Amino acid sequence: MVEQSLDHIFRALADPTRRAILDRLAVGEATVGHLSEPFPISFAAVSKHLGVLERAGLVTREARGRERMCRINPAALKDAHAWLEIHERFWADRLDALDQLVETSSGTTHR
Amino acid sequence: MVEQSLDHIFRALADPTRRAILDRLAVGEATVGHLSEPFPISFAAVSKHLGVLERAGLVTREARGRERMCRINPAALKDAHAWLEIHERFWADRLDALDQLVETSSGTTHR
DNA sequence: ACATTATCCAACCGAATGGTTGAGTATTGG
DNA sequence: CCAATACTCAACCATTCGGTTGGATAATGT
Repeated sequence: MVEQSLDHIFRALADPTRRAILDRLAVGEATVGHLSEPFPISFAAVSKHLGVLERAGLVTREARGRERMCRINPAALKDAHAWLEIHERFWADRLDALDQLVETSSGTTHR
Repeated sequence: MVEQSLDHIFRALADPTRRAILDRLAVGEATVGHLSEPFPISFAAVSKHLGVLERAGLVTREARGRERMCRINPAALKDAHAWLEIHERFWADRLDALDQLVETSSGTTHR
């Protein structure tokens, strides 16, 4: 159930253009046209990216006249964050153990 | 530079099978064969997934005899976590501000 | 009214994904 | 040595992705 939404969120975050869009939106809301300006790709391509972000729940688009105002939805990001939180915490112990191991055996052979 | 690695990490995390593999590896290291057991897909498919995880730096495979031992590499996860950390924190303020705004203007028009 | 602006939609394209199957390469056990 | 085991690799397939272009569609400005 949350699983599938994680798919969409992580996939959405996997593209540099989309992350850049999020960066830009973090500064403040913007129209699709305004958003697409800095990118060397077509307007439609950016609109598609926004579609992906919207489907992932990371961004909302609200029609305002003939423009669409885009803004970030931090709630969705929390899902991804939560996943990483849990897993990183879980792995952290393992990592600490590993760090200590590496440190301890820094003078010895890796084997 | 880190940008591209984020691509790989997030993309790797975007697949439920791969996340399941990570879950399993979190419990402890395992061979490819052992890892592929619980999945209804072919052995080779799991091997491919491991390739993706390995390329993302999330997993390491070490040849041990005719077996390949897979283990998790929490360091790579930190990159993704760091990105989310920064962005979520950044957005959180905005979200808080938004919440307050919503709360404050709950009686007034949205405009 | 009408041209302009802002955006989406649909069709298309090449490349990458996630999957399969079958052959190929080591390592192991008898 | 030989068969079985543990994988990887290569070829293939359907689907999806990121991109383009060329209209629709709808609100705006004059």
